[in-house]
Amino acid sequence: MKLDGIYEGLHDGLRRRILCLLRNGELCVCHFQEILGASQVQISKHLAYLRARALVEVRREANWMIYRLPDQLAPELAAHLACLEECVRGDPIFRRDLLQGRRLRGRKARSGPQCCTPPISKPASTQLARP
Amino acid sequence: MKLDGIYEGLHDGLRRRILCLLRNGELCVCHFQEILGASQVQISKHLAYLRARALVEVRREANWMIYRLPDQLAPELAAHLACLEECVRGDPIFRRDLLQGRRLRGRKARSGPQCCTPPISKPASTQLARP
DNA sequence: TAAGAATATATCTATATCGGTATATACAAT
DNA sequence: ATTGTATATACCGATATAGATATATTCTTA
Repeated sequence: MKLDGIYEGLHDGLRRRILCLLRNGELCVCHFQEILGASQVQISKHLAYLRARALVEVRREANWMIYRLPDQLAPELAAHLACLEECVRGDPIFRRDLLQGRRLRGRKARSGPQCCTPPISKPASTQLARP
Repeated sequence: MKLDGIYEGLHDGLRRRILCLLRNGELCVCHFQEILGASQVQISKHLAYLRARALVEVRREANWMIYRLPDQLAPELAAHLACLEECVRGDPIFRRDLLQGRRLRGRKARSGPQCCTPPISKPASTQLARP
């Protein structure tokens, strides 16, 4: 594995949070949106960036794209992810990310094939009626 | 210490070679030029980049600027440098760098206050006489 | 087949980075 | 004071990156 790709991947804070989250298990794009509070495009592009460097892998599950760390985790990548996690262990942001990740994974496991809960953005009440 | 700065520093191959070299002891700019085979400006700018992020420190010795890792090495930086070295242990480029670094440090120790040997670029023979 | 949901990509803009050339700075030696 | 040596900085152009908006793709469901 190329070191360049690893450091390029780790060069951005959002991507570091994504990779740390993935260390605890796979997640889909909407999960990342919810946990990281970032836009769909932003998440999708960072994931594409990581994919292009073989730092993550994907599979499709119905409408959802489920991301995970590579099945054959290169030792260099494993080492750097471990190092990163070691360094952010005390960081409240990363701690919160992990908690939320655990929560969402649990929720998905319970709700069956449904991946994401009804969109958090909308109040789930009414369509906004416009003249 | 900011993780951003660390990953910015490690984002470039030359800078990685510089940092690995410094793990074995201090070096001056001309040494880096000789070992890495890069231009003065290139080296100087990469070192400025590392300095701006507190990844290296400098002291002046006559005409020479001697670079070293920070006296108080932040644990995050130490961890990442160890991780990097672990990953490049087998890389012939890095191996050669370390050997050359050791050689140049020895040469300096022997030659006293003189830092660098007479410029390798010039044949040390004649000035080129031009009409 | 049409509509909707989840995700990806295209395009644009602003900014950072990298390397090069030219020039400035700081010190040493004469 | 002048010259030389080692290093740093200014400026320029090419390329990469990050975010935003708009649009395309892919699958599901009615």
